[in-house]
Amino acid sequence: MTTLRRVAGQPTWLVSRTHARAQRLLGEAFGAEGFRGYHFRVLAALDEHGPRSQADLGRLTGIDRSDIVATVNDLVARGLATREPDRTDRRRNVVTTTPDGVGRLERLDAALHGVQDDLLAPLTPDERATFVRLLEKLVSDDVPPGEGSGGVAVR
Amino acid sequence: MTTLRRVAGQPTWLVSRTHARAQRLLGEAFGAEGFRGYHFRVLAALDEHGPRSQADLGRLTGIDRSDIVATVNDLVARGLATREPDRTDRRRNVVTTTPDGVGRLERLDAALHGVQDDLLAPLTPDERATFVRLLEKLVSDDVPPGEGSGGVAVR
DNA sequence: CGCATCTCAGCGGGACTGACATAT
DNA sequence: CATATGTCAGTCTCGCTGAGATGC
Repeated sequence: MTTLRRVAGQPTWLVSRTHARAQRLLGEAFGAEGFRGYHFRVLAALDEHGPRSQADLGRLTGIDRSDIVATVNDLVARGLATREPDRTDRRRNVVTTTPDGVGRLERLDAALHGVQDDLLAPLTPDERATFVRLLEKLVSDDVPPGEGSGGVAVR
Repeated sequence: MTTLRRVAGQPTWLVSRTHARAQRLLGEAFGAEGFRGYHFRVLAALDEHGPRSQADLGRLTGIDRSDIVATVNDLVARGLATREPDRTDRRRNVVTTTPDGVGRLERLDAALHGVQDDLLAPLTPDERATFVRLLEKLVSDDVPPGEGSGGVAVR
């Protein structure tokens, strides 16, 4: 689509465009039900790791603490999660999924799989696997802004 | 960094994180001089294709027409480009780079190359080439929202 | 004390929409 | 007439900053 040699071969640009495409597809799949990536990520984290504090959810999902607040607000408002004070550490809120939340996650999960297929449609199965592997290599190296090289390791 | 199996293997998620990382690096490299990706893309398009209408620039860069307006405003305000009415088609503005614009592009280009190296640092040279190839395959399939499957082909 | 957690307000980049005036 | 262009105003997701209140 683009013939900008100065730009076309640049990973930053290509990643941006791919990201935009993924977002468009996700928007179509999730947006219809009024959900965003943040909702999915938090629900997925709760599903995998069980009830967690908001700070933990931030670390697990890569979402900033301040954005977790709004996301959990949404989930609670829709009856997909509950937020309760932690008795053992009164700074914390423990977030838990409701059965509705689990059900919704499964539906979003299915929608997401459709999006993946659309996104990776131009690639062969082998290429898809390679693509994911390379991305994982890039991302695993990613250190969240605040945490220097201390290695907080997400527990 | 993340152990969300439901999320970690998902290309959409991985692309998002990679994009965020690229944006952070780009922000450090460009932001210091007060530039954004849009500025670079438009300057690069002008450098490669010569003076163009704003609509052409939008097609060449993948930037929406309405955002081209603001971007060109910035470039003109900084003396990096000029905007003149097209005599042969009075709907159009012809955007041209100034010598300053060319110089600035070269500096941004150098900064960008540094960013690429940082971004792809975890990959071997072979992997980098593969990564770029796969991304290009994904992106070349990308059809801008408005244009259906008509194949407008950017001329 | 230092540190972690939660919350709120706000910012910025990038992509996009809808509408409008104008010109082809 | 339909279409293309430029412009303006506004929305949305995502990532992030800064500050404050509370609790460890």
